[in-house]
Amino acid sequence: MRDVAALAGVSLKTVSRVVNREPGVSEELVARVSRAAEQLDYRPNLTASNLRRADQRTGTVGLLVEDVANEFFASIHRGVEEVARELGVAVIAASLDRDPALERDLVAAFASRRVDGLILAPTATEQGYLTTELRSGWPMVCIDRTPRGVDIDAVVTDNRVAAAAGVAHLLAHGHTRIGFIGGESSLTTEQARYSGFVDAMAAAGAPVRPEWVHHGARDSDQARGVALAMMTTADAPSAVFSGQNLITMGTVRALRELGLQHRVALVGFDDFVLADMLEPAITVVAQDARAIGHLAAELLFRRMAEPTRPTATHVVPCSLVTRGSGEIRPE
Amino acid sequence: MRDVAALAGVSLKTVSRVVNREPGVSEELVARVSRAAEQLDYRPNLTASNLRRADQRTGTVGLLVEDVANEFFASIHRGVEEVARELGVAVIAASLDRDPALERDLVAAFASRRVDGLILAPTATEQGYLTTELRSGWPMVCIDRTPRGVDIDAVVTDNRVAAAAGVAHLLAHGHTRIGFIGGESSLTTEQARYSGFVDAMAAAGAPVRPEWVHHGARDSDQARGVALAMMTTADAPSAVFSGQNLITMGTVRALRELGLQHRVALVGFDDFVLADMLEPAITVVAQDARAIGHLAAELLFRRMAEPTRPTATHVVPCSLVTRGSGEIRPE
DNA sequence: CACCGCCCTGACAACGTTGTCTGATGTCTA
DNA sequence: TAGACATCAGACAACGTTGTCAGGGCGGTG
Repeated sequence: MRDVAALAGVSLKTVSRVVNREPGVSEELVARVSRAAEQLDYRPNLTASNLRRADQRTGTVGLLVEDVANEFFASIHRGVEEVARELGVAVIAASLDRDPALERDLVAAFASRRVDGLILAPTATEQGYLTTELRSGWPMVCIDRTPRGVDIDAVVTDNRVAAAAGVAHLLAHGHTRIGFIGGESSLTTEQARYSGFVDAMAAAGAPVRPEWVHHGARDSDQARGVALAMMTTADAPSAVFSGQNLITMGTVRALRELGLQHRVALVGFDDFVLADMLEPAITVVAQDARAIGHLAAELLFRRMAEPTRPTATHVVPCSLVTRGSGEIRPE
Repeated sequence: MRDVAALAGVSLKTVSRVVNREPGVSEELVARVSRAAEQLDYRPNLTASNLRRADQRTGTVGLLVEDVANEFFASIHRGVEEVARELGVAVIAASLDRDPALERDLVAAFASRRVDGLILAPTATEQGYLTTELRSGWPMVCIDRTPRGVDIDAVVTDNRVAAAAGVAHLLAHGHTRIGFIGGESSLTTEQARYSGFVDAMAAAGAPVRPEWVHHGARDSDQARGVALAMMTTADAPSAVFSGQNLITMGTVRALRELGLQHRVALVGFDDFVLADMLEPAITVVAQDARAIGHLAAELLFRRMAEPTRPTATHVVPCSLVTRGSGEIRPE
C-alpha cells in the first residue's frame, strides 16, 4: 500500500479510502490510485485490515464436524458455504473424528484465529469448556447434536420423534421383532434415536430384546460385522432400524451377504446417495443436511448482528422416505 | 496480552516469550505468566501475530474445488486436511461451481487473506491470471485438472490412459458399439477422457458414432436425460462409458428405468460410495481422491519450504475396479 | 470583507503482536 | 579484583492497515 501511495503521489490514507471504496475521494485521485494499484499488483492485506478495523471482524467462520468427507457433513458444509459466500465470508472446516480432545483443541485454534463465529457439531460429551468463549461474546451455533452444559443456539432434528416414526413404520408393516444398530452411545443423537426406538416399541407393546440392540458401531464395516452377527443367530429379528448413514450402508452389506435383503426389513436414519438405487431401495428417515447448514449459518450471522438475542434451539423437520426396504413384511 | 503482562507484573515481551515457548525465561516467570493468562482467559491473537511475524505465515491454506459436497472433492478435502492438521495449518475450502469468474474472485479473496498456499482444481479454461500471484512467490498446486497458461505443480490422473483402459475393458468384452457420456467439454479432464475413449476405439478399429457421443452433462439428472435419449433410439449402443461420478449415477438411473441395467454394459470414470452394492455393481476407473489430497498438500508444503524447486506434474495411478456392469457382454 | 461550512486530503496514532537491541544481574576465569 | 561472559528481562519500533482529527482550499452568505 505504501508503494501504491508513493506511485500515485498520495497519502496512505487516500489509498486506503480508494481500496475500501469510501466516498469523498475525487474521481481523479480514484483513477490515479487504481492505476497505481493495478500497476503494482497490489493486493490488500486482510490480516492487517482486520487487526485495525473497528468491528474486529475477520470475515471467517469456523465449521467443526465429524468428518468433512461424510456426505451428511459435506452437505452441511455446502449449505454453510452458500450463506457465507453471499457475505464474503470464508469457511474454515475441520474434522473432529469423534475425538473430544481434538474438539477442544480446534475450538481453541479457531479462537486464536479470531474466526467471527463457530458452527460446531459437538462430539465431546460436554461443552462446558465453551463457557469462557461464550462469555466473551463469541457467536456460536451447534448443529446435529445438542450441546451440553452451555446455552447455545442449536439446529437439530428431533431425533427421538424421527426415529420413533421410522420404527413405527416397521411396526405398522407387521414387525415386532426389530433390532437396533446404533453408533457411539456417547453422542446425544444416538441416545435420542435409541430412545425413539424404545418409545415406538413400547407404544406398540413390542419387547426390546437386548440381544438385538447394539450400540457403538464406529463405521460402516463395524456395522456390517454387528449386523452379520445379529442376523446369523438362531433367533434373529425380522427387521432392523439403523442409527446413521454409514451404519445403514454396513447393514445393507451384511444383509446382502446373507441374501436376506428382500426378507429382512430395514429402515435407516439419514439419507444417502443412491439409497433409491439399491435393491431393495432403502427406506430412510431423512434429514435435509444442506438446509441445516443454511439455517445454522443464518443463525450465526444473525447472532453476530444481535449478540443479545435469546438463544434458541431450532428443530428442523425430518421426513420418512419409503422406498422398499422398510415395507418388507415379516414372513 | 497487555492485561496478562500487567497482572503478572512483567513486560509484554515476556508474555510473548512464554506464550510462544521461547527459551530463556525463568521458570518462576513462566509459571506466573501462565497463571495470569489462564486467569484472564487469554487467547493469543493469531491475526496480529501473523502480521508481525518474520515469516509472514498465516497458517492457512486455501482449497478451491468444484463442490465441497461432491464426494470426490470432499475426499480430497479430507486428504488435504490430514496433512495440514499435522502442521497446525487450517484449510479454507470453497466451491467454484464451474464458474470461471468465481474462480478468479476466490483466488483474489484468498490472496487478500494471505493464505500460505493454494490448492486449486481449475474450472476456468485458462489460468494465465495467476502469473502475477506466482511471480510473487505464492505457493500453488493444481489438482484434478491440468492448469493452462501457467507453470504450476500439479497432481493429476492420466485421464486419457485411464479412460482408454476403461473403454478397452468394454472392447475386450466384445463391445464395439460403445457410447460416451461426458461432462462439460471445457474441462481438461473431460477432453482427456474423451480422447482416451477415441484412442481405445481407434486401437480396436471400432467406429466412434457421433450420435452416441454426448458432452456437456452438468449433473446427474442431465446425464440421466442424455442416457435415456441415447438408449431409446432404434440403433442404440450396447455399452456406455461415462465420464464422471455424477454422470455415471445418472446413467445408472436411466438404464434402470429402461430395464436395461443387465443388458447394457457400463464403465464409469471415478468411483463412488455404494457402486459395489448396485445391481449390477458398477465397474469403474477409480482415482484415489484422498491420496490426491495428501499428495497435493505435501507438494504445497514442500514448495513453501523450497520455493525455487522446479515445478512438476505428478501423475497418480488409477485402477480399474471390475464389479459387474462392465463385464456384461453384448447380446 | 469576514465568516461559516463543505469537500477533499493527509498526519498521526493505534490494533496486538514479535524482532532487535540494550541493560541489569550474576557467575566464572585470569 | 577486574574483566569476560552468560542469562534473563524490558524498551522500542515495526508489521499493513484504518479511525480520528486537523487543515487547506473554495464557494456562499451576511
